[in-house]
Amino acid sequence: MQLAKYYITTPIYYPSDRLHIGHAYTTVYCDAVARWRRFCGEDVYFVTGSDDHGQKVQRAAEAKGKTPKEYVDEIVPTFQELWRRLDISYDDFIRTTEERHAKVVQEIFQRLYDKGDIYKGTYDGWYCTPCETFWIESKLDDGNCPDCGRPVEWVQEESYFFRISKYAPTLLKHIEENPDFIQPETRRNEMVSFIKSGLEELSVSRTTFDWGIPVPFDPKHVTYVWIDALTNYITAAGYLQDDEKFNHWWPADCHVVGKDILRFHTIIWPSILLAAGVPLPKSVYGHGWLLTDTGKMSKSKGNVVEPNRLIDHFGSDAIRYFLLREVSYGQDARYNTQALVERINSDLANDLGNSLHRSAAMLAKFCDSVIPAPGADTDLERALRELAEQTRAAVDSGVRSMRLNTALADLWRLVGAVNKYIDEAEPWSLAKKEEHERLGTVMYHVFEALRVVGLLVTPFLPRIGGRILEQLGVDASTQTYENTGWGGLRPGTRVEPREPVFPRLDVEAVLEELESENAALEAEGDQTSSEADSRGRHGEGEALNDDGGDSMITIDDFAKVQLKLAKVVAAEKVAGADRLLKLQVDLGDEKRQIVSGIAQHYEPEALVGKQVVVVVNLKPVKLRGELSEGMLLAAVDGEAGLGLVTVDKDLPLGSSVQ
RNA sequence: CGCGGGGUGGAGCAGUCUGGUAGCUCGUCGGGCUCAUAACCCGAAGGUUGUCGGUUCAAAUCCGGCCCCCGCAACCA
Repeated sequence: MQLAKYYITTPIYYPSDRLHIGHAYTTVYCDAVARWRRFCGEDVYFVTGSDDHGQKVQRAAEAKGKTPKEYVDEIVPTFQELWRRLDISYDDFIRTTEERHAKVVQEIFQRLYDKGDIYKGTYDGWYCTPCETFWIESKLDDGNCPDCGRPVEWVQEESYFFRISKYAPTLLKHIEENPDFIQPETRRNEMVSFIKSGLEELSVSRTTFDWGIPVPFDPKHVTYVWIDALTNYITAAGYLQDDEKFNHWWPADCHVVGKDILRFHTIIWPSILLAAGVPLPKSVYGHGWLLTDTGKMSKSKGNVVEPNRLIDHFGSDAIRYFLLREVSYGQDARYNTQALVERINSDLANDLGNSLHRSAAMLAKFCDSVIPAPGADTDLERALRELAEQTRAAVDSGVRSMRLNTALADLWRLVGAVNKYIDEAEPWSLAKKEEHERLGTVMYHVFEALRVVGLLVTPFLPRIGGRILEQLGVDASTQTYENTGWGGLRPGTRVEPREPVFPRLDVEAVLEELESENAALEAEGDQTSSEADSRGRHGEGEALNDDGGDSMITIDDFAKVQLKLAKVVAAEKVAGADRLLKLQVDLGDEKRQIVSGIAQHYEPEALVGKQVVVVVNLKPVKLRGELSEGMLLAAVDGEAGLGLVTVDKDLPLGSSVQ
């Protein structure tokens, strides 16, 4: 029998920046779809990768005194490490620096040139040299770069252009005839109107940098991102390398992308393929974004959410669940840590984890941990069974229509139904009354429903799902969609009680811990980087810490931090926080409140009267509801503890520290 | 008039295409249960669906005006 094949891709990510929770969302999303399709017995090819070339990478490498190749060879493994931690089951990881890819890029470029679809011209525009960015006129801020405020200059550069406008009519027709080509529908409309407004010919080469794939017939040019990066999708499928492989996988079934790069994937990419005579992908899905409480994540806002820290705290399944559950089809979603913790507490700990935990406890007490044989059904059993059947279909349909959040919502209805069934059937009463047959029926149904839940949840949450199935004795060979039909559980199976599959978290404690960490990271960022605001936050030092070469600051940078001598006049613990102390400090001419994460190192009374060094021009923040207008300096060591910075002589309060 | 998305009980969202007295999750309050991770189950309170007007027997839903928020504008998922 011919298996259905399914080729799904993430974008290839750019190594000049750290990956944030949004990249993690795209990748987790694809992973869940890929795992689900495999679960259904389909032949799946799931590809992600990295976009290694380009000026920003070249520039970043130079700043560190490395070659671009050395630089990307250090960064890309951090991508792979993140995906490993998130249990991303990709089949191939493609890098644009690989030999197999250069061949494809050059072939496509040559072919388009030979057809006359690529021609030499001049590229010009307003350019900000420090930022290395072209800006369109309307975006300029009074003639200056909107990012850095410095003046831009008009530059011209020889460039090859792709006649993209030639393919607009064909592309429009394709979009019209294939309603699923661009999803969701609102995005399709947006793309259609963009095409109709007229496409400018596309610059596809650069001479201002050389970190890229040379244009085959004009080596002073390198190919620019479009042909270089987008073609990864056919390279990974075996184009020009293995015809059999390529014919099997291509066209791709779905390119999953963020809405910001949907245009490149639905207009530029298909046009290149049309010109090259390669079939178009079947669909492109543009998902929404994760926004923080302060809006879109961006380096300049300093609100980038770093996935590694979240995994450290909550584990990969929790992050996967939150991402997949919170983001609606095609819509943006909001990220904040409190919502994350509440969501995983409620759904993973209270509903899912607890249903198994309580059931296993009852089975041990009432049935010696052995699944009994079911007796006669009642309406309760029939309703549970019917819901289970509906749920497997609903989850499948949700995944196939790219609505993973509703798929999970549907699945959790079944989890809720198990808890409700237990309450209504009251196995503890049946045990007390020694109604063994009825008890057997109830316990069987509970565990059969949990088996179905465990199977269905595994593609989304491989770790938790795996532990559930292991506890239920469901071996790997039966972990298929087919086996989610009712009745697969064999009476006689032993199910022992175990640790809950997901612990309930203390919301307050977790948030407090994260806040303290943030404060520490901010302090560290302020001290070690002249551009702390523009840098992504990073969690663990290890491989992610690349603040090597460019971390020297000038005296002017240092002068931005205003330090003054102060005396602690009062100190008390912050209610509900283990680590925070609320201090009143005297700066000579003013008094301030400072909240500091030192409660585990100092008793409040021991601090009163102490002279301390305070950062006075730090932006005030609220920590656990208390305003903090500054920060104390302290020496910190993870093991040895923490010591406040003080002075060895009595000087007037408010003296500048420099 | 650049393009697009959004404004629905305290919070986050669904419902709008195919009009028919508003639904889900969390939170709050009350009750139940005792197998369980202070969990689970039941019930209740709470909304004139941004605003003004129109169509209609009937509008969150269709039409028009206005206000507010957000994103995009050629390499930020």
